[in-house]
Amino acid sequence: MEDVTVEGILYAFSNPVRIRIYAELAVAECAQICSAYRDIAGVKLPKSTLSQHFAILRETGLIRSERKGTELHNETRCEELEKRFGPMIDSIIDAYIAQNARSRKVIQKKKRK
Amino acid sequence: MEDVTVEGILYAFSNPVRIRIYAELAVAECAQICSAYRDIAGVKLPKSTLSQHFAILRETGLIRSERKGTELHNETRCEELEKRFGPMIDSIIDAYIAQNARSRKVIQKKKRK
DNA sequence: TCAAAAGTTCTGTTATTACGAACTATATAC
DNA sequence: GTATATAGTTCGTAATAACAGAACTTTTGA
Repeated sequence: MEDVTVEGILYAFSNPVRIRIYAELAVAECAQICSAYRDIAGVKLPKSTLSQHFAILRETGLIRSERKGTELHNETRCEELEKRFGPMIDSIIDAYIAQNARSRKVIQKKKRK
Repeated sequence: MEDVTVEGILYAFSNPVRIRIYAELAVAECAQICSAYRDIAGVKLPKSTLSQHFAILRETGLIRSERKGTELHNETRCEELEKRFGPMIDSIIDAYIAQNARSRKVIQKKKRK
């Protein structure tokens, strides 16, 4: 938690899949990759891709993962994060949820001009 | 401002140079690229690189740029942004400033094993 | 011990980033 | 007008990182 940085967190959240995963974890408190493909906001993603997204969230310090049998259970580190970064993460997720309430659109890759 | 997204903003801020520029703009309300090289938190950057960072901040919707003679004057779009995203951006910049108050270290490229 | 399910690592391809060089735009001097 | 200087953008390319299929590892349960 010492070398968790603001920039690192923002980078992790800058990916549509990762912020969605975190937002789901923030509500569900537990989720796993499951099976070969999993649906994240209307997009089926291969487990290798999801594995890497979870790894980035983990390395960034946003989530904690624990092995339960063959599965991996994930949860946010929200208490520590709030202690360290104040209301930042909550306000990000709030804005993200509000945004998706306005426009019900599917995750898509970023495209710049 | 319609197609400004949470992910887009977080992506823009995930770069150490860009979040620093925005944080400076949030205080100074005006800054320009200036001369060939400019010092951003202890790193000299070529103007081409800075130009692109400013362009990303602009395209993301975080800043507004106006030509004043040969110079470009930049300022944050904080009022509109706060209306749209609530306390998100302020809490990010607050956390960023607090982080840099704790550890006085120079901007460095992200390295992930 | 074999098979199945859950994840991770490896690998080639594709897309992004960084920065020097070349280019554009504005202002001031001659 | 032409020249020159300053501010900033675009282009080209080499280094970096992301994506996803294939192969591998780990745990469980028959």
